[in-house]
Amino acid sequence: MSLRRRYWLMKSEPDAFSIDDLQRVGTEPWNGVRNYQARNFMRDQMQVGDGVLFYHSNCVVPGIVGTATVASRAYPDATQFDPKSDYYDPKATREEPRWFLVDVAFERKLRRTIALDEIKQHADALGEEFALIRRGNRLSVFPVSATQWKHLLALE
DNA sequence: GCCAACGTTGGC
DNA sequence: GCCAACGTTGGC
Repeated sequence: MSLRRRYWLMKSEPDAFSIDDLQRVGTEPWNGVRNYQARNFMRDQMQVGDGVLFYHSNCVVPGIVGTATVASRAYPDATQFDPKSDYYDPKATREEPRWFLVDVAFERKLRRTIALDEIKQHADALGEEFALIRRGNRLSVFPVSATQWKHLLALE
């Protein structure tokens, strides 16, 4: 049984769900992801205990604001079945769910935000292919290497 | 609020 | 299976 920890970055708009919200609730089902690539990472690759960089997007200072851990294996995102939800998907059925999520558990808030601005200045060390700083990237869930993880948190 | 980038949808 | 139209993301 391999328990080697993997690392991820997960984006959230703080107006919708912030690191403070996660701290308050402790654990949260990461619902609303409606992108196949992001879904596949959660469904096929995430393991309990994996590390998560919590990123605030679409806000005044976008950047990494905390860390979390993956707290469950993937299971169907209940909001896809709920006609009243913004995330309702009429093509999904309980027999054949289309969207999956994992639970995410609060670990800690960073002492300060590691801003996107600053992260960009470390493109050389992080690798130009790092999804966060690749131009036009919109993925909200993607893998981070152990080296990138260390490098990013060392900026704190 | 603008708009570039890009994923998805659906007509053909 | 192409691709134009459309919707969304997210930095600025």
